[in-house]
Formats: sequence, structure tokens, C-alpha cells
Amino acid sequence: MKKLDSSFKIIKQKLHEAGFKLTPQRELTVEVLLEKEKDHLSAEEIYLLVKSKNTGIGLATVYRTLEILTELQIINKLTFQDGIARYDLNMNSEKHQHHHLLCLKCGNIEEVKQDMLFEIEKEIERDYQFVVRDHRLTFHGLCRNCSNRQETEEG
Amino acid sequence: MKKLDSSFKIIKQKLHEAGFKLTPQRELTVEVLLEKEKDHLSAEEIYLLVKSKNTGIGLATVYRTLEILTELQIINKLTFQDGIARYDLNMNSEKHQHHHLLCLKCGNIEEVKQDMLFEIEKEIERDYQFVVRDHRLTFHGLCRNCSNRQETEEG
DNA sequence: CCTTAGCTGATAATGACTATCACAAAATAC
DNA sequence: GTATTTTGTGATAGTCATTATCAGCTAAGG
Ligand SMILES: [Mn+2]
Ligand SMILES: [Mn+2]
Ligand SMILES: [Zn+2]
Ligand SMILES: [Zn+2]
Repeated sequence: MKKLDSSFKIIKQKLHEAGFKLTPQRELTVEVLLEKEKDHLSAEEIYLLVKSKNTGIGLATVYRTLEILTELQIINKLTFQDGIARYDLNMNSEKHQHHHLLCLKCGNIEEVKQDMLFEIEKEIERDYQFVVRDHRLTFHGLCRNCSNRQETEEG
Repeated sequence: MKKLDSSFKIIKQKLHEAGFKLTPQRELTVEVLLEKEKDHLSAEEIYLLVKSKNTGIGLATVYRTLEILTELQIINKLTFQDGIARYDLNMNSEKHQHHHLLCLKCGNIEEVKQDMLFEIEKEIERDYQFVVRDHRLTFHGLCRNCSNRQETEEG
């Protein structure tokens, strides 16, 4: 709870600094994002969770809030295979987007917090004269559960 | 032209083996994909190019053909920031998807054919017990042109 | 021929997202 | 204080990429 509170304060601070009001709707949206920090929720999913806390919020407002939070780099907008935008909290303000492991069988998404791309980026900048700002890396494969299950089925 | 022809033959072969007919619509779609090998075309863009070769093809047919080609791993379906599906030819049947450099200023997409992720994959498989099948890696930043332009503007 | 399965094109439907607009709340001016 | 502008909200209509539907076409086999 303590970590959540301090994250909450930091985010509110950032909104404030950027000249945005701290409306109840925005506070609730941030609250949901913090509570589901590990998930990768779509706008619709966030909307439903916020509505369960306070009926009467509009879907458009959730989209607008997510847009603001994305601009301020508080969250990152990601799209995996299904083409639906998902929002990933960027607490501890990581310099670069972390990576993901997408299971092709069950659809689960796991996080990889280590960056590991530093050397590769240097290579890219040198060989392609491309200035790297950020990256998106997703591995497709089988998660622990699904690869175990596959083995027992086959064995 | 020779390389194009042989690729064409291989793709037709794969379609045939999988039990699909080699209709004129499918041939033209493959032709466009081969001609624009370096590009990352959307379904709509492919549709227009095919239609310019032979009026009277339907958009739905292009979508259906792209779906088949994706299933057969002849092309890969990718989505960058705008959420629109783009199709990337997988000739020389690369084992893993190649990488991309997306310019945040002009939107240009450049290809990176070296894999470079082999070591990282081993690390992922070991640390996360995740079986890696493929990956999607895009670097976001400034392309050669845009970073040069930026420098002269500032200087 | 006749039949069947695969394929096509037009078009309707879906669903994620965006724009619009009248109204409310807050900040600022007077 | 009240007036006025700015910011934010919710409902809802619109957009646009993609998918589903369906009647008609085509090729293959008897
Ligand atoms: Mn994540
Ligand atoms: Mn490519
Ligand atoms: Zn799984
Ligand atoms: Zn550029």
C-alpha cells in the first residue's frame, strides 16, 4: 500500500505540473492502473473497472485520460497481436519500455524487466545511423504452464 | 527478375501443397507482395495495387488471401504504432522475424536483417522457462534523414 | 450434363476508437 | 461578490479497419 500511495502522489504531481486538473474520473482511472499494474488492460477493460468503483463515468473520458497519461509518459500504449491498444504503467520511470513474453497458446503476457538491448542498440546506431529513443520487444512462444502441458500430452 | 520468379514459384508451390487453388486473384496478390518486398503494406494498399493490375478484384478477397498467406507463414502480419495490420514478406524463409526501425518523425520503416537476439533468447528461455518461437522487435527513434535535419535546424 | 466443393465480389455488420456538442465545474477577470 | 472564459464530462454519432454473410461463379469429377 505504501508503494501504491507514493506512485499515486507522483502521478498526481505530474498531472498537476502539466496543467491538468485532478478530477475524480482521472483519479479513479489512475487508481485502477496502479491496482492492475502487472496487467495489460485495454481501454474497455479499464472503463469497466473504473465504472465498478463509480458508476456514471463515460467511456470517452477514459480514452481521454489514457491519452493524457500516454502523452505524459506515465503509461505506454502497446499493441500486441490482436491490434487492440493496451496500456502499461511506466512507474519507476524506466528509461526504455520493458519486454514481454506472449504465450501463443493461452495468451498470457509476462513481463521482462531487464533491458538487455543496450549492446544491440549501439550496433543499430552505428550500422544504420539511426538514433534510438525506445523499443518494443515481444517474444512469442510457450509459457511455463503451456510448455509443461504440451510435454505431458505428448509423453 | 530471376529471384522474383523463383520466389513466385516457391509460394505457388506452398499454396498448392496446402490444397489451395492458384486463382488469378491470389497470383496477383502474391505478385504485388513480391514487387513491394521492402515495403510494409496494409491490406488496403495491397488491394489498390492489385486492382490497378486487374480491375474487379474485391477487397474481401485480398483480406482472405492475406489470411491464407499468413497461415502458411509466407507473410507475417505486423502492427506498428497506428494499429493497422501490415504484411511483411517472409522470403528466404527467415527462421525469426527481422527487426524494424520506425522513425518517429517521418514514419519511415527500415529493415534490420541481422537477428542479434540469439543470446538474449537463451537468457529468456533459461530465466523465465519460456519457449521462444519468434519475436517482434521495433526500435523507435530518428532515421538518418530526420536526425540530420534536426541537427541543422538546431545548429 | 449434374453435382459438389472451393472461391469470389458486393455488401452488411462489427468493434475499437474519435469527433462533436451541450452542459457542468473550475479558474480567471471584472 | 458576479461575469466570463477555460477546462472537463457524458452521451452519442461518426469513422474506419476488419469480418461475416450470401448469392453467384468456376473448376473437377462422375
Ligand atoms: Mn508490461
Ligand atoms: Mn520488414
Ligand atoms: Zn501459456
Ligand atoms: Zn525519419
